[in-house]
This record gives sequence, structure tokens and C-alpha cells, in this order.
Amino acid sequence: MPELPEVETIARGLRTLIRGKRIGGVRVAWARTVDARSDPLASLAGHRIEDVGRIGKFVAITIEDGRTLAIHLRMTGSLHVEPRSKPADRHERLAVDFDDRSSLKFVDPRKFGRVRLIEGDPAATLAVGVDPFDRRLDNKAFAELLAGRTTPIKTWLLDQRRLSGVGNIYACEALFYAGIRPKRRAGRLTASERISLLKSLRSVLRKAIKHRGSSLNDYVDAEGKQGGFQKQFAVYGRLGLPCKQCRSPVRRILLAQRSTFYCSACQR
DNA sequence: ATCAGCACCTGTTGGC
DNA sequence: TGCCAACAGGTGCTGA
Repeated sequence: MPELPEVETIARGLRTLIRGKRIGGVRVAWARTVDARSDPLASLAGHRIEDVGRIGKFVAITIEDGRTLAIHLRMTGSLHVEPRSKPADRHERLAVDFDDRSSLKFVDPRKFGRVRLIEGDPAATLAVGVDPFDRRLDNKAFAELLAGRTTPIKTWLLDQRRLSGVGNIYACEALFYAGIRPKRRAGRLTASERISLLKSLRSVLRKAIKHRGSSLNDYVDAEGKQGGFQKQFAVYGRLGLPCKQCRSPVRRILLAQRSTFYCSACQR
């Protein structure tokens, strides 16, 4: 599913498409798409969309009354703005209908995605950690987050409660550019490794946003366009192919049940 | 605290 | 062509 760059791309596109629209109602085709802790979606009727942003990997739709509609696309979710009358995709799970006869349609083949209407501070409610681009995340703050952690750094990067937005692809890519093996204990990185990792994270995420994210199979943004960053992966999905820096074959291991790619020569 | 294992779901791909 | 296993951008739960 989308990671930070894909969610950012989706949110930016969606912002121009639905800002200011007034909600008429919500239709739910797959009940479990609505998070059990969500406020009732029917209460959205009559309210306008104020803005669209991103909180970690959530698309955050701000409502004029201060509430937030948080959407997590998980593995295969996508969002589309179309005329309500257009026939529903086979995998459409939920639709927000606007009073101009357009709809925001949530399509999700695997049904993992979730939608949740929140009152109050959404970041707190969603329990997401600091964003990689948050200015408050300097080298000192990053070091404090990592201190004492014994879990592998790659696994640590995927934990959304500490740092939010990084997923499997960009964790692998950032560790490659930082020259750090995925299995290294998070709390055992040296100061220069931490600095390098934070820099690599930001640079790879920024580049991916520039390319509108990465499309493996089904990812498309709010305009239906694919991303282009998958062409630039250094290690992700490149098992056995030569490392782009040293030509030795890229390896694959499992960490926390997730495929993890790295170069054993470039990463120590 | 942390991890393995499994659950949630459907679709695609590759081997035989 | 068919069947089956493995795998996929994510997270949450349970039990050890």
C-alpha cells in the first residue's frame, strides 16, 4: 500500500479536487471499512470539506466543523473523485457523495483499508509518531527516539508509533543509502549513522514525492496516475540483481515477516 | 518490550 | 490450460 510519498501525492491531488465541496451523504458497501471507533459517518451530511492533508500514512480530510475524516489505504486502497452516476468499481467499499453530484470513492480490493471520523486532535487519536519532515525531528530528537531500542533498525522504522510514514520500500531504500544493515539494533547505531539515516530517509522520501510515489501493481493517485519512483529503487525488489553501487547481488531476508532487501557489501 | 505467528482479504505471478 | 504456492505498499492481536 501507499507509504508516505504515495499518501502525500494522493492528498495533494485530492485537495484540489474536493476542497470546498459540501457532503450530501456517505454510502458504505463493505461495513468493516468503517473503523469500529469511528464517529457516525452519517453526521457528515451538510458539512463542507475544508482541506486535505496527510498524517503519517493517513489521508486526513478536514471538515469545516473541525472534525477529521482519516483514511488509511493499507495495501491496496485508492481514492477517486468521479461523477456519482459512474458505475461502481467492483472493489468500491465506500463513497462520500457531494452536493454537486460528484463522489469521493474508496476502492480497495483487499478490504484492509479503514476510514475513521474523528473529533479533536487526529494525530493524538491515531497515535502516530513524529513525521520524518517535522522540523522538530532533529538529530538529537532522532537519537532520543532510538535510544535503548533493541529491535532491528528496519523493523523500528516500520513502527508507526515512533516515526510515522515509512513503510517497507522506503525503509529498505533509506538504509541502503545510509549504508546500514537492516538487522542492526536500533539503539546501537553510531551518531554518524543516525545522522546519515535521517538524511537518507528525508532525501529518498523527497525524491519519491517528486516522482509522485512508487507504483508496484495497483497504486494510483487521486487523479488515477501511477507513480514513477519504482524505476529508481536501489535495492527494493531487486533480489539477485547487481547493487547499483558495487555490483554485488542484492540479498533478501525476512524481518518481522517482511521482505527486506539490502547489499551486504555496501551496508554494514 | 519484543517477537513470531497468524489474521484480515484478494489478486497476480511463476513453477510444475 | 489448470492447480497450487508464494507473495504483495500494512497493521493489530495473542501468546510466549
